[in-house]
This record gives sequence, C-alpha cells and structure tokens, in this order.
Amino acid sequence: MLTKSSTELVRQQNSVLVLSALRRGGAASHTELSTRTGLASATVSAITADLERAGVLEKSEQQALGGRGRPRVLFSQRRDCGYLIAVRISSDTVQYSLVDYSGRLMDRFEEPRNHGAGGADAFPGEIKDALSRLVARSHIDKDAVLAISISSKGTVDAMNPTLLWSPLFGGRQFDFGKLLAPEWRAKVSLNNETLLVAQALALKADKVPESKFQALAALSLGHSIGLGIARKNRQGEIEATAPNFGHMLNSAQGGLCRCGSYGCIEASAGFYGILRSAFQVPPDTIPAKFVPLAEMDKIAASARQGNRMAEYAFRQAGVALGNGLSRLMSFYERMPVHITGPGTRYFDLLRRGIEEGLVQSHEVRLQGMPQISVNLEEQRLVFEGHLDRALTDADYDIVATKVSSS
Amino acid sequence: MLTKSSTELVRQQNSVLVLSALRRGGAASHTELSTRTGLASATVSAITADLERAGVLEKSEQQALGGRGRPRVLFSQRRDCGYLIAVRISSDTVQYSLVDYSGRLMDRFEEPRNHGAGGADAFPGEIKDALSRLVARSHIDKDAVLAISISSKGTVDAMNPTLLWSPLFGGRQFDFGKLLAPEWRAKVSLNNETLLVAQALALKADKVPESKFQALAALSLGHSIGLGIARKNRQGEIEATAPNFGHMLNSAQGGLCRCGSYGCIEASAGFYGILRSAFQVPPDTIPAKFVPLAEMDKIAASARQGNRMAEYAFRQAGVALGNGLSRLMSFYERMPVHITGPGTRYFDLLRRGIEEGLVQSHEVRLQGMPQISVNLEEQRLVFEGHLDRALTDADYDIVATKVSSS
DNA sequence: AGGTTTTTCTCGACAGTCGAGAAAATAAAT
DNA sequence: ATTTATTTTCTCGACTGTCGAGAAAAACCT
Repeated sequence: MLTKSSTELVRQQNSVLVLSALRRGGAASHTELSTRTGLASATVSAITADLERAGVLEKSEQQALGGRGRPRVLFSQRRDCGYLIAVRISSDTVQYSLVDYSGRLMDRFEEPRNHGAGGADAFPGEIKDALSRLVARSHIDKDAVLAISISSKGTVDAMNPTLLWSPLFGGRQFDFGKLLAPEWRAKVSLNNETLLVAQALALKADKVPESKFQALAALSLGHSIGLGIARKNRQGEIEATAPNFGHMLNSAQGGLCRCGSYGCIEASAGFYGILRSAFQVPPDTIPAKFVPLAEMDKIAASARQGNRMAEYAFRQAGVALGNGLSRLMSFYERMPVHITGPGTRYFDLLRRGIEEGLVQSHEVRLQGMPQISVNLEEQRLVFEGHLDRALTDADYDIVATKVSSS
Repeated sequence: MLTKSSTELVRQQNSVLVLSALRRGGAASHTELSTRTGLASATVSAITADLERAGVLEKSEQQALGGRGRPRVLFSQRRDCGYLIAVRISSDTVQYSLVDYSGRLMDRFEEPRNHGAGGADAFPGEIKDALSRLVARSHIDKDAVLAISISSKGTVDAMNPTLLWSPLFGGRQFDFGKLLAPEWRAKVSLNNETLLVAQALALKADKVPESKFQALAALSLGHSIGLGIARKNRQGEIEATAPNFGHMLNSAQGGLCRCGSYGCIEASAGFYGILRSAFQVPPDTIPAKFVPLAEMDKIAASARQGNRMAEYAFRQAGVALGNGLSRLMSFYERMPVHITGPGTRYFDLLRRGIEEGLVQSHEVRLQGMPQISVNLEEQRLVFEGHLDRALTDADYDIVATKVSSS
C-alpha cells in the first residue's frame, strides 16, 4: 500500500534533509545548507528557525576567516540536545560508549564478559549496571539518552529488538527492548556487528563524488563468520542487512558446526573449522569452544612454510567462503567485498581458495571477479556504523516529535 | 542521498495513490476513493478533476442500483488513454497481448519460435514484425502504446533493458531497448518470468485484509529453474527480484550444466538433470537440449512404481532445490514458497527431497519449515504480473508528464 | 409537492516552498 | 571618516497543495 502525502510531511522530510546534510558535511552556513540540500534559501530559513526553537540546532558564532561581506553564521547540532549510547558486545568484552548528539565521543569503558557458568544469566544485569554507570559518570540524566544502539555477532530480530542466536550465547535469546524498557526512555536498537561495518563502508563509499556506489559486502573472519550487505535502494538510501551467512549451508558433506548443523560455512571457514582440518580431526568432532589466535598463527606459519595439511586447511576455508560469496552474488548482484576481522591476517592463505570458490558462480564467470579488499579497522567501522544508524534514527524521531508539537 | 520534497511532489504522489486505488479496487465513486486513499474529499475532487482534464479518467455514468440519495458517479480509467503490450517469450512460442489502459485484454496471438540455425538472428525481426501486426489489427497508433513489457526466462539487466543470459539463447544478448527505440515511443521493460509470478502472487496475498504479507518466493520448475522473490519494503511497496537461482552453485561435485559450469542447481533439478541421473548417464555429459514432457512422465511413472533410480533422481533434484531454498532463507528470511511450472506435476516425488534439503538450514531449524504450496496457473500469473508492473509504471509516467504540463 | 438521504462540489483557512529583493554586516577604497 | 563593494541573511508576496465544513445536487419516500 502506498501512503498519502501532505504538506506537513514535506516539511518533515525536508527537516530531516537539513539535519542529515549537517551530519554528513559538518557545521554549515545558511547558504551552504541551501546548496547542499537543494532547498531554497527561504525554506532553509524557515526550517532552521523551527529547529532552533525546538532546541536541536544552535548558531555557532565565530569564523571571521577572510572574505568580505557579511560573515556567515554556522549552524550545528546542539550537543546537549540528546545523547547516544553504543554497546558493542564482543566475544570477551563489552564496550560502552557515550556520544553526544553531534557525534562526539564523551566517555568509553570496557568490561570483561563472564564466560563461566551463570555468565549468561548475569549478563542482562551487568548491562543494566554498566549503562547506569556510564550516564552517572558524565552526570547525564537517563531520559536525555535518545538511543541505545547495541551490536553483537549472530542473528537478530531488528524489530523487537531481540538477539535470536549468537556465537556467545547459542540459542539463548535476549530481548533488549523489554530489558531496558521501564528504566530507559531511549529507543533501543540491536544490529549485527558486520551489518554496521557494511553500513559504515557504504557511507564512506557513497560520500566519494562520482562514485556511483551501488552495493558492497563486508565479510568478517574470525572464530565465527559474519556478513553484512549494504545496498542503495531506489530512493538512494543505504539499506543494510546481515544474513545468517556463517550458518548458511555450504556443503551437505561438511563438518559439524557449533550450531549443531552439518556443513555450515563456519564449520569450514571459522577458526575452529580451519584448526580441525589442519589437524585432520574427524569433521564430526564437537568444535572447540574457543581457539586462541596464537594457535591459529602457528598453523598459518606452518602453512606458509609449505605444510600441506595446514595449507589445505586454509585453502578449503577459502573455497567455502568463495562458494558462499558466489551464492551471495547469485542472489543479489556482483558487488565488491571488504574483508575485516582477525582472520584478515591469514588472507594470503585464503585468497586463492576464495577466488577458486568465487569463479564457480555464473555471475562471476559472466561479469568477472568482484573487487576484494582488506580493511583492518573493524572496530572503528563498527563504531561509525553505530553512530550513523543511531543518529540518523534520532534525527527522524526528533523531527517527528519535537518539531511538530511546537 | 535523500532528496528534497515539495508541494508539487505531494500532488504527484497523491495522484498516483488515486490511480493505484482505482487499479486495485476497480471503478470507484468520489467518496469511496476518499476512504480508500485516506485523502480528504476535497483533495480527491481536485485530483480527479486534474486527471479528467488530462484525459486519464472518465466518469462512467449509470449504476442506479438501489439506495436513495444522490447517485454516485463512478470514476474509471479511460480505456483509450493508452495501451500496453505484454510479450511473453517462452521456450517454443512467443505470446503477444494487447491490453488497454484499464487492463482489459483486447487481442492476443502466439507465434512459434524458430529453434533452427539462424533462429536467434531472425528473432529481433520477428518481434518487431509481430508488434507492428498486433497494433495494426486493432487499428491503434504505435505512439498510443505506453509500455511494452517483455518477459523471458534467464537473467536480465532491468535497467537497460537487456537479456543477458537465457536458456533459449545462451549467452547471446538482446537489448530490447535499443531494438525498439526508434520505432516505438513506449517504455520498454524486460523482466524475468518468475519475477512476474512472484509479483502477482504477492499482490494477491497483500490484498487479503489482515494478511500482514511480508515476503514470498515463487519457484518455477521445468527444463530450467526460475526463482522470483517478492518482499514488502519499509514504504509498504512490493519489490520483486529474480536471482540467478537456477545457475547458483549447489554443490561443487555436481554435474555439468547447460551454462557450462558444474554443480548448478539446474544441473540437478532441471528436467535434463533429472533425466541424466535417472538413466545414470555420467554427470559430465553435455545436457540434452530439450526433454519432452512425455519422457519425464515416463520416468515419474516408473518412480511411482518403485523404480529405485528414478525415485532417486527426483529425490536428489528435490534436495538440490531444498538446499537452494535453504540458502534463500539464510540470505533473506523465512518465507512461504509457491511452486509453479510444468514440474509441479512431479511435486509428489520432489517433496521429500525438498524438505530434506530445507531442514539443513539454520533458519528452518530455528523457525520451522516454511509453507510450501503448488500453483498450477503459472501462465495467468505471469500475465497478471505483466499488467501490474507495466500499468503501475504507466500511472507514474502519466502523472509525471501529462498532468504536470497542463 | 415537500421532506429525507446520500453524494458531490465549493469555499476559506492553513501549511509549505520559492524567487526576488531588502536588510545587515563586514572589508576595501577613497 | 565616509563611501562603496561584496557577501550573507532575512522577509515578503505569490503559488501550490490539503483539509474540514457546509452548500448544492440528485435521487427516493411519503
């Protein structure tokens, strides 16, 4: 069903447009906002006046730099308009970041995750505590937090927001919405970690002028395998998704996976899968809970020195990844792949297998090999993805609530 | 990039809304349009007046049926506002349908396709001839044709519109846009056949009140395998895509496919793949060009009588399909599957294999088996898909051009 | 013929965008 | 010190669009 439009909606959309121009390009003057957004100067006036009245924008004076004529007055987000908390759940720690409305990092700390028995039971409580401490440290009121953006590996129900399955907690589900609902007024969102990576990469790629960005995939290699896809839709927005790539069926003859199935990509290409085949452990052995990086480095070193089984282990991992990517291209379209995560350090060993696996796709055979690149800044990308998503969401909310009621 | 909005765009969007309400619900009175669209009565007045002036709508009098009060005046599309041609390219014939703006079928004929040598060379000319004859028979001017909607099996570049690879012509490409550009002013579109099936099914599913339709897949079984996906996006529109499912990699150990690769789904589940494994022909044999249905029926009959190899051939075809569908669910989400095409008559033999293949997916294991149903009306669905897509497109075009200029 | 009922049509209020030009604020020139 | 040039911001009127309410129209009923 299409939906009706109205003049008020026009104002909303254009207000969001102004806010997003400010996000992407930084503080800007009246006239620059006009050129960035394509709106008439008079319209920008009206909108900025509204937003200023609502306490969202402020005029940051100064900047007497050169030029004659009337000095420009820069608009920027009011930092105290609201706050955002980004929570990054990783295998051994949880990182909490407090960010103000302008996107500036205010505070950050990490807490170790309790792996022992009862760790999962204590987890919700730990999160609630840490969140409370985070705002207390900066003397911020809980109700001033607009959004809490959580990321984890695993599959996620973004609507609810519930963690459905994760490498950390298995099938144990957490409904973060319910968990934080009474105490926090903030909008709680939960996203797969690699989805955020893809989002951040797409944002960057789309900023480049003349880029004609269409789509990309982010592939995170580690103990588990994550995939994020970011594509531009017809309206020109970036839409990111995170399919259950690591536990997609690779080969019916494949080994046993942590998830209990046989033949998942992860069972071949996750660290424990590589370990298993390097040491010729029977493929139906129950996978190791955790493989230290040092262990992987040893296998890689011996592969680089010509050890056949170690070489083969990385090779077959690469083929599993390449086959998975080839299916990705079949389902969507050919797109560049960005590889991140701790597994990137073995990319030299994986590369040939990946290409071998990719070339089996009809798409790749018709249109050529996609571009594959390595990105070592996974952590930063995840954080940028958090910011972009949550702040953009917050902009929409603010426009919908604060401004209309004035 | 988001884009700016304006009051004129509001009118455009609402005009499209009115036209689409008319498409879906049939001729309607003033007040009914108002309730269907949610627009105020006065707004409907203004819009219908515009559209009437532009020659798009007309008041269809009559309908004195019962009731007191002022009789309602029904609005409906002016049939002569424009015409649409749907071209359905199938393996042995090409079907041409002429439809008026209201969606009523005016004329239809089929032409056999020349399979012999030089058939592909003659094909463009044949199409041009047939299109000219179609409009001549109904005494319609070529310039009155708003859209030519073409469908074929195979992969398609929808933007151009170019047939990139098809089971009928292999890698031989046809750019229908260029082919028809000088002679026809109509907008030429090209879509995968099963995409249209999915679109039509989704349209139907979405019409049911309280359906909460989210997504579905259409799987067409025959000599080749087609998949269409239709999903509702955030704006509530139905978006359909047709991945290259038949030639997606199923198993690296799979047989030789028509496309030249090894291990495509089609190489196991297409008719020639089933035939090959039923007769234990080596899997690297070059596939049969065409398998008559009678031949398939024989294999099926012997499978139903307990012949092991025949049974196994269908079983492994089903597993290949099920595995492919399981990957579909991994990449997107769990969604119901509608099976169409000539292969549906062997569904009893395929079913167990499909379910066996599906259950290997993490998604299915977590959320349960998706609903699988058989639909025998593939032809009609393709035609409905043609109509829905092309007429909706035409509505957008008309609103953007005719109305604004008045 | 007059009342009832239902639908269609019309009018004024309100919200929004746009272009043009006035007003403001500064640097350079005189 | 005053004027001029330049650049930016602000304001005004015209235009387009939606909406709600009520008037007008066109049938049926008594």
